[in-house]
Amino acid sequence: MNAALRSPEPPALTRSVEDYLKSVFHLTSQGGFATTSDIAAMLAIAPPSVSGMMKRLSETGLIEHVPYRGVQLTPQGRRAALQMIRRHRILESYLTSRLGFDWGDVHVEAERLEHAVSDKLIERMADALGEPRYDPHGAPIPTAAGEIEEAELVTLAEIEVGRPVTLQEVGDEHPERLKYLAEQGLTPGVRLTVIDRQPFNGPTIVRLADDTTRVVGRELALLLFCRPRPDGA
Amino acid sequence: MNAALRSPEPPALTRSVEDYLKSVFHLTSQGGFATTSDIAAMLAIAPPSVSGMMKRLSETGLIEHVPYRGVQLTPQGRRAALQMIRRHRILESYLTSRLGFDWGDVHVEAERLEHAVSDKLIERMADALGEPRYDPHGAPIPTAAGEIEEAELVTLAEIEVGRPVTLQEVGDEHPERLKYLAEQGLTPGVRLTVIDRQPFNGPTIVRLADDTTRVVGRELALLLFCRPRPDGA
DNA sequence: GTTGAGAATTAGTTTAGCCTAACACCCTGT
DNA sequence: ACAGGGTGTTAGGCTAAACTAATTCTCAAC
Repeated sequence: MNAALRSPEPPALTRSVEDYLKSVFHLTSQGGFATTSDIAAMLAIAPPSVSGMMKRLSETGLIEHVPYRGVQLTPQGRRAALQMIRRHRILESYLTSRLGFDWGDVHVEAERLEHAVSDKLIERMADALGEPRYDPHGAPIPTAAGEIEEAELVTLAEIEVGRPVTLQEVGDEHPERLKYLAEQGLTPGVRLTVIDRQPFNGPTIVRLADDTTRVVGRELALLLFCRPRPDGA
Repeated sequence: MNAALRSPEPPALTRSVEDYLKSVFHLTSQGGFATTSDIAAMLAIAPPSVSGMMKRLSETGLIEHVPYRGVQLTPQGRRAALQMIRRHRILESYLTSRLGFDWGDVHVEAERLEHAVSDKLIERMADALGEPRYDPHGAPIPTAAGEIEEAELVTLAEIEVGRPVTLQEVGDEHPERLKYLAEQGLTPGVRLTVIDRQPFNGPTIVRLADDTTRVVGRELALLLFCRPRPDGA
């Protein structure tokens, strides 16, 4: 592996740099800047540590840092972040479908493995799974070339009453909450119809395909990303 | 709270501690002490770094350090080392048989993954493979309980003169050394015979199947893990 | 019984990545 | 237009794990 001199080989990012880049990616997915304190909260470290790292990363060209404003990924940083996200989501898919892991537990395992696997291993796993496009939580998997589908999803909390939707993605990584949602039958791919919502940020009531109903509190409803379906479906 | 005070929880070994323990295990598999400079050579670090780590590890009870003599694993250290070796060999087996990895290069991949996988994942893999007892190189896999069959691989530096062996594993991931060894024809699977060894930690001289010879310095010989073959082979 | 080569250790430095405490900046409310 | 609160950054310190240079130990040869 030492043709490193001709092709500008990525100088092997450290584990924590990889984590910072992933955080910035997630925090800027809606556009705008990622703030120091949001990154700190997401990584569970102190804000000054983030400031220091931001300085280093902007010197190495992975992020653009506007002091007192926040940061964004450069194209190079975005490429690295997407690679980590591909690794993470392929790992989650593989662990779930080939090694019987529960969808609530895979996140933690993938979080450690994503820093240790080679690209070769990830591609072998992706191949064994038939190049999956979505992970077990319904999140899109970036391609090896670094392209990711732009989801236009709406949280269940925002769907109008009466609208049929497909639950596309569950935006959470806490095992307990995921376990609960799975018990309720609220997993990616499920079709449901919003039949009521109570006022003052109250729960949303949905009907599943089997005509049973579920009451979903706002906190959870905000994590259920849906694609609306035409009425007649 | 603070049940941690009564039951001495394994305080999560660092990656490099895990590597040190593995080295000591391999270097003492024939009995006796592992020396500072052999550990340093095997891990490709400077001897003073080893001295420092030996001090720390003996304070935490993982090794027994006799200054100026060498080190041995305590029962606790041996347990940790065997756990790493189980991880390593299960990973090698799984990558080879389930993901089409080549016999010769699973080692490098496993070397990184062994520090990141959970016990749960290893047991799932072992289960999927039907609890294998030997890895793809023929080395015995310790049980989850930490028992290992006494038929360990031996480094080329320890093989007696005259003994024919099969080179099973190259215990290194430094590209320069691997490249050199490959140029010399010293890759996993090769059969060779030890025809001489020079004194004072001098080089080992081996004959290959094509009757050419190679002179292997001690530093490299410590990385070449061999299985002895009966004389008549 | 001394001595010197080679191995091991101590001493001091470096880098990455985190921390807390103190200070600087920005912006909104009055 | 400026005062304060909250967010961001700077300053300084700590630990793990590596390094080099200097020192100490061991043991075998004379």
